[in-house]
Amino acid sequence: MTGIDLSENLEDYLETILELEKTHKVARVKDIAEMRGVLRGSVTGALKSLAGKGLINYEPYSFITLTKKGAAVAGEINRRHKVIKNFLIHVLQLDPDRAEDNACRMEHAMDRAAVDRMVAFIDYIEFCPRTDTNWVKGFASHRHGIEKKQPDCKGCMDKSIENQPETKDDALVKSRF
Amino acid sequence: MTGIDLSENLEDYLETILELEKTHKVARVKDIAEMRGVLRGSVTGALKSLAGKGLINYEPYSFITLTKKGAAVAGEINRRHKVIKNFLIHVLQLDPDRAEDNACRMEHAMDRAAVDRMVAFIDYIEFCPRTDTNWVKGFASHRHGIEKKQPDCKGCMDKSIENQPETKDDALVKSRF
DNA sequence: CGTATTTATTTGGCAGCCCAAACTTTTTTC
DNA sequence: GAAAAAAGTTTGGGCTGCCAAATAAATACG
Repeated sequence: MTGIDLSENLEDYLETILELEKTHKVARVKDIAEMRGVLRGSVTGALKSLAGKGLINYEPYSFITLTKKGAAVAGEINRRHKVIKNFLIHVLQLDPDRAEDNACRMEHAMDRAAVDRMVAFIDYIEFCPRTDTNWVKGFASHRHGIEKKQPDCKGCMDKSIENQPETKDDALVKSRF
Repeated sequence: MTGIDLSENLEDYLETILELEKTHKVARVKDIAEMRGVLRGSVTGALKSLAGKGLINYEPYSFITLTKKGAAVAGEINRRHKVIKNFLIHVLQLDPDRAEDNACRMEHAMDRAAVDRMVAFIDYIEFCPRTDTNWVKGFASHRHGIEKKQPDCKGCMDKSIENQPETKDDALVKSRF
């Protein structure tokens, strides 16, 4: 991804450290262990490995922080996570908890090109007047088996065309998601 | 997934065996090893594990086939794979090779609900007249940075409405993807 | 300050998966 | 049908990642 190849595990550790840095300035073994659901002893090994790769600043018994390199990698992983979760929630309309679960695993499986396509796809949905709020709501209805046969597609589209703003401004776009 | 919890690895072995069964009636250690890019010795261990879980028929030096249970599990995994790949190719418009790569990894990361949503989403795109071929092509253009500002959205949509068939028949739907 | 508590590390053991190489069984081929 | 080739298995070793328990360091507090 960023020239460094990390196991899923180490990617998760790095992401956890990033989160802890955000909320606590610094990461501690105890907190990492709790967040990852492992014992402290398991964390120490992972830290040594990450330190060996130059991704974290770590000395025994010290606080843990990301190196510049580590922050770059963690940021990339975190970006994937956020994009995927956003996609699952707003495009596939999964509930947030399930989206989070899936994103946690998918972030290790998808490469940059695939994640970038998710970004582009969301961007296109926001950009194209065809895929406006009516359409988004339509997916929810469709999923629920409502209106198996769309009674008035033309009317639905006509209405969207009428209401179509000259240019979609950001506020509108944001309100859709 | 199907009550059995398999490592990603064993899922992959099972999927490989399913493929070999399709093309060769039967799976052999050598072919499994080649397809998975491992040595033959590594395959034997995996086979013992799968046999222990009742997923394959296996005796030392014998041909390998899926049990009924194994076929069910492999089929489920394979379904995930196909759905995801299809989604990546037709919705996100990734090139087939990259789609295959990503699907191979994503199939272990996504749960049934998420995969089902991909199916529903494709179904909705096929169902809703807004998201017709013009729209699909529009994503390609949008990605390529062409028409950063859509010159005539209304005209584009109007044309789609005019050409909208009374009911999309299956042939039409299939031709879109 | 010094002990008690918390936090972190080390050690040994286990499981999953891999390879390399030796060995065994099966299949070919002459 | 026996020797050669191919296919499959076994053994030993390595790596990652986990736990449990023992140990060490750091922090808190009376």
